Parts: sequence; structure tokens; C-alpha cells
Amino acid sequence: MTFRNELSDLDPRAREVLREIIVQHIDSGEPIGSRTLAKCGRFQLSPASLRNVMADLEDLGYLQQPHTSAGRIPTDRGYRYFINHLMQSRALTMRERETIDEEVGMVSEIDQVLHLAGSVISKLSDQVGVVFMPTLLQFAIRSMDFILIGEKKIQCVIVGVNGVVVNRIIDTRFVFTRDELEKISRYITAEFGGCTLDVIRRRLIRMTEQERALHDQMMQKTISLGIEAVNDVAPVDHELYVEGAASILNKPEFSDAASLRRTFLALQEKEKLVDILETCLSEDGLQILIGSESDFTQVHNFSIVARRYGSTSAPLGMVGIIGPMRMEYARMAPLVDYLSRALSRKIEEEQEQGT
Amino acid sequence: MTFRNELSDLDPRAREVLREIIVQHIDSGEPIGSRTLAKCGRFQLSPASLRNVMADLEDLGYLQQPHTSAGRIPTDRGYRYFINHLMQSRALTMRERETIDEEVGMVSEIDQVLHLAGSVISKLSDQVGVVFMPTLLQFAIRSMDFILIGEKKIQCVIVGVNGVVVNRIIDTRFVFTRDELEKISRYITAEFGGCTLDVIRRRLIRMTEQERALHDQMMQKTISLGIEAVNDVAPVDHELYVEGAASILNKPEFSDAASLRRTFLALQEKEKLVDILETCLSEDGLQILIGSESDFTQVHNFSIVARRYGSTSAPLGMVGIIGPMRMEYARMAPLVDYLSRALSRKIEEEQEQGT
DNA sequence: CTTGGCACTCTTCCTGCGCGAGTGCTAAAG
DNA sequence: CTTTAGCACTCGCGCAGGAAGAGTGCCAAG
Repeated sequence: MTFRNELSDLDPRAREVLREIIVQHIDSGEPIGSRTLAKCGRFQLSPASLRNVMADLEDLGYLQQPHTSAGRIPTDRGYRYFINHLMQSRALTMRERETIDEEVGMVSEIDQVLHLAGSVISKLSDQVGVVFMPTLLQFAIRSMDFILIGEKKIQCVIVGVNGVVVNRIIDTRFVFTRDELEKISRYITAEFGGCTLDVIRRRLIRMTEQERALHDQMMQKTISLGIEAVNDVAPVDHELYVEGAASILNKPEFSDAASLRRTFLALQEKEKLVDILETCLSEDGLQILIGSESDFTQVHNFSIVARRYGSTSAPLGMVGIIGPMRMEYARMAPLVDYLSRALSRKIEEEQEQGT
Repeated sequence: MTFRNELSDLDPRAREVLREIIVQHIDSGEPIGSRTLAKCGRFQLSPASLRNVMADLEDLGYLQQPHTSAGRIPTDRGYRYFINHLMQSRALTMRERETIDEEVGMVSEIDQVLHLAGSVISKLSDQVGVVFMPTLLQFAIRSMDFILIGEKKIQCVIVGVNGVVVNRIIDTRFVFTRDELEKISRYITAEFGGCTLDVIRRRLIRMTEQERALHDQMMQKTISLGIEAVNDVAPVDHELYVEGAASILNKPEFSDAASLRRTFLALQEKEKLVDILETCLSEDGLQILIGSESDFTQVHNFSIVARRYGSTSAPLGMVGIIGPMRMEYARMAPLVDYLSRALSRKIEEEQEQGT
């Protein structure tokens, strides 16, 4: 089936009809019939005329009928047209902005920031919140501190140039004293501040091959600890936070037990989701994936609204929501947009603050 | 309705019948009828005789009928009798032990340990895992370190005498240098090692009233930072981890959408759960709460199997599972038991290691 | 191009009915 | 006194059938 160019093939009236159907369907979840549409008062047309328009829209692939005697619901393509050409984003309320700002500003540890970001977007959107952070290997550090936890247990606190904090506890080969750790912290921070973890690892490994390292015992311990720290961070090549999965409980499209189950299980299979978000990472700006537009969304009639966050120079990850195709895109879009900007802003602020 | 003493009122045959009904019902989830029971071969009795026994057990409150023409299912009281007198705990498999030991041994940061504990018990039991940690105010510390994160942002790393690590990032009033923070860390660790956070706070506050503190600028900053750190930990007066809520998806008792929804919502309301676990905290040994035996479980026909963890001298919290009343207690009990012991063991090990 | 009318389709909801499972009771047998 | 077979009874479940309602497509007239 081929369709003609989207923009040329819809006269203004058809566009309005499409918009109204989608808006109403998003609101009610029910298929929209010609009578309902006529009654809304926005068209000076009889149901019969609207039926003609609707039939055209169906032929063009923007609408579909669940069954013969039902009204119409939008197709993926219908939603896509709506988002590209018909939707008017609703401005955020003051309260929404404040909530986002508060939650994002509350903590600095990266795990917690992302966790909170996911849960706040979930709460505000009443959808499933999702936050993705790819590998930390490209993570440029500002400082690296080592703290004595136990005899052979050291906590490594890495602060990124973007102010983000990563904590990892490592089991070490050697025993370290508090003094040694302070020295090592200073040395590594001074020597490697500004480098990415990947670079640090490579440089540390190269250092082990140099002669000096073999003789200076302190140097040896430093390098050993540094490598252990970096290696311990790197294996986690990405993190995915899925928050507020319970929000799908309210959605009528998942009202039966079977689809509830399928949906929950789908959200647990994180690999597919990671794939999608990873590919999105290369693009700037708000991204919306509808139903068949991605592997993950097509199976379950999901949509994803997501946006990259992080400084423009160094994008950090993706943040967004997952919900049924029938979601309030006009509200979701600015929400996700604002959260991603809030995250980015926070990161840049902390960056400035540190320098 | 009054019941006679539990032990005296059941002859051996009735006990066997009760056991068999509960075992079969736990296995199948269906009400058990006299025919089914007769066919299992463990009784040399006709269905009619079994019916008599079952009628007696129903009169005594151990069984009930969902409706007239159905078989019998156990009541709360029936499960209670089963657990107290009839159940034979199944030993853990090697694999189960290994899994628990691995997961528990993997990390040291308390948030992560508890998180992993909850998720491992959820996975092994196929129920909802729950881990509770009450206020940290009674948390005796081994060391407290401060690390520079940003200009007015300090990460505080507190290590408990039990080896547990707590990280908190605090926004400070003053600007600190790396040198200062090292000194402060040493001072506070030396001065307050072994004290609980509560004691530390009180002593710090008392110090602010002393003259010396007012004049010595370094001292002033130290106290200020210490108080901020302690206050920042204390507000979190408890943590509750609920892991693997998706496990209820498989349970036939929650197969319809409505009860699925109710159950998920119940699990999100954490206050009630906290109440229960808090009261359990005073008791040693494995605890099993069935249906009507607690506020939380009675509404949804849940059961809770939980046990205290932490060193015997200083109990730390509760760990356990939540599931439908119809659960394999014989397997759940040793699982929870082992996990709680593993957690406690780990905590004691780290305690030794540090001293 | 719009509109009213009409026949048609399809889902949904309700109802009634038969089936099967399981019970309790009774009377006879051990 | 206990056990057992027989029997009538109850109740939930699934299924077929029918009525109601919603919505469509098409056609002919305005």
C-alpha cells in the first residue's frame, strides 16, 4: 500500500476532522463515530458528510475501524500526522515545572538523580518513566577519591566534570592506610582530572609497563587501585531506570489481565528498550516513536516520548516516557522536554560550580 | 465463635487430611474435594468418610468452602495450624544458597545490599521481596569521611561499625578545601568513632554552645559540617525496598485485572507495610503472618514471611517476602531464614574485617 | 457538495439451560 | 461405633440465542 505525500493530501476540513477524532479518542479511549463527532459542534456538517470525510481518512491510512460497527480510531500514521502537523503543545503549569526542578535539584549522586528523574516524570505524566544512561567509559572526571571502608575494601568516589557523582566499592588486593589513600586521591585527581575513564584506564595500563612503576611501591599501589576503580565502573556499560510501571494499571487499553501481564513483562525485558534508546541517542531534540515505528513499541502498541539530556558537548543519556499510543502527546512532549532540559541545566550548573 | 485448643482437638487422621488438603491446594490453587483427596491414595478411606472428616475440620475453622458445590480451601487458621504443626521445611538447594551468598556478597553500600537482597529473594521465591531498614539514628559509626564534590557540595561517606556504608551528598553553608575536609574527616572519625548518629548529633550540638567553638574558625566549620551530615542522614527515618512486584502476575489468585490492580496499589502504599515490619522487628526468629493476622495482610489475603537481620547485638531490619496466603511455606521459610542469616553474617564479617 | 433515509453489520449484554462437581444426609453394612 | 454406598440437592460455569444499540455505506434528493 502506498500513500501520497502527507501534506498535500489533506484539505483543511479533513485535517480538522482528523485532529478532532484524535483529540477525542485520546481523551475517551473509545472509537469515535460520526454522530459523536457531529455533536461536538465544531463542524457545521451532518454525520453523513463526516462519514464521507472519515472514509477518505481511512482510505489514506490515518484512521481504522476496530470492527465494522464501531467508530474510528487513529492509526500509527494518524498519530504521526497529528504530532507533526496538528498538535499544539500545552504549556506546563507552574506546579509541574516546580516539581521537576525540585526533584532534579534534590540530589547529586547519579544513580539517585536518574531514579528521581524517572519517578517524577512518571508521576507527572501518569505513564511509565524511563531513564537511560549509556556507558560511563566516556565519562570525563573532575576528581577521584578513595575512602577506607574496611581492611581491603575501598570506596571510590568519582566526580565527573559535569558534577555527576559515581560511587563504587571495590575489593582491593592490597591493604591501604588512610594516609596512602589521601595521597593516592590527590595524585590521581591531579594527574587525570579532565580525562575520561577510558583514557585513564589506558594510561594506567601503559604506566604498569614502565620501569618506574615496578620499583616504586607506592606507585604500584596507586596504579593498581586506579585500575581496579576504573574497571569496576566500566563493566556497567549502561543503566536503565524504569519507574512507575504501576501507571499502566489505570490505562483502559490494558484493562484485561492478559495484556497487563504482557505489558509488565515487556517492561522487564530491558534489552530491547536499551536498543531503541541507544539509537535515539544520536539525535537531538524531542523524539516520539509511535507503535510500529520501533521494534519495542510495535508489539504492544506503545509509544515512546524521549529526549536526550546532558550538556550539548557531551550528551549523557535519554529520558522519557512509555505509554499506550493513545497518550496526551500535547502534554507529554513539553513534560519530557522540560525534564531533559532541567537535567541538562543541572548538569551544566554543577559543571560551572566545580571549576 | 470459639475454638478449642488447637493441639488437642485433632486426631492423627484429621491432621493428615488437613495436611494433604493444604499441600494439594498450595500446589494446584484449586479447592480440594473429597474425591480428589480419596484418589491421591494416601488414605484408605472412601470419599464419604473423608467428607465427614472435612466437615469436622470445617466446623473447627480450619477449612472453608468458597461456595456450596466447591471443594474446601484452608482458612487462615488452617494455614496457621499447618505451619505450626504439620509443615516440614524443605532444605535449600545448593544453587539457592550460592545465589543468595553471591548476591549478598557482591556490594557493600547499604542501599544496594538491601536492594539486591530484596531482588534475590523475590527471584528465588517467585514472590514479592521486601526489605526494611528502620531509622539510622541508632547507627553506630566507624568512620565518617567528607569528599569535595562541588564548591558547596560535599559527599559524606559514613561507615557503620557493622561495615555498612551510607552515602549522602550535602549542600553546605561554607566553602571547604580538600585539606580542610581531610582534617575534618580525621577529626570526626577519631572523636566520634563508635558513637551512634544520634549521640553524635547531640554532642555536636552541645559543642556549639561551648565557647571554644565560637572562636576557632576551623572548629566551627567542622561542627557545622558534622551537624549537616547527621541531619541529612536522619530525616530518612526508614527505607523500604519492595522488589519483584511483577511476580504476582503469575499467581492465579490475582488473575483478574481488578485484583491485580488492587494488589499493585497495596504494594505501593508502603506505610502499612512499614508498620507491620516495625512491630516484627522486636521479635527474633522467623515470623509468618497469615491473612487476618495483620492489618496489611488481611485485606488482600496476603501472607508475609519475614525475619530480622543484623548482628544479634544490633538488629538492623527485616527481610522477607509477601505473597498470596497460598504459598509454599515449606520453601519460603528456609529461603527467608537463609537470606537473613546471610545478611547478618555478611554484616558481622565486615564488622570484624574493619576492626 | 450536502443531507436524510435506510438496510446492513457487528458487538455487547442479558437470559435460560444443561452439565459437572461436590456436598450432606440417610440407611445399611462391617 | 465406624465406614460406605446411594441419592437428592446446590451452585458455578459455559454456551447458545435473541434483543438492543451503535455505526457504517450507499443512494437519491435537495
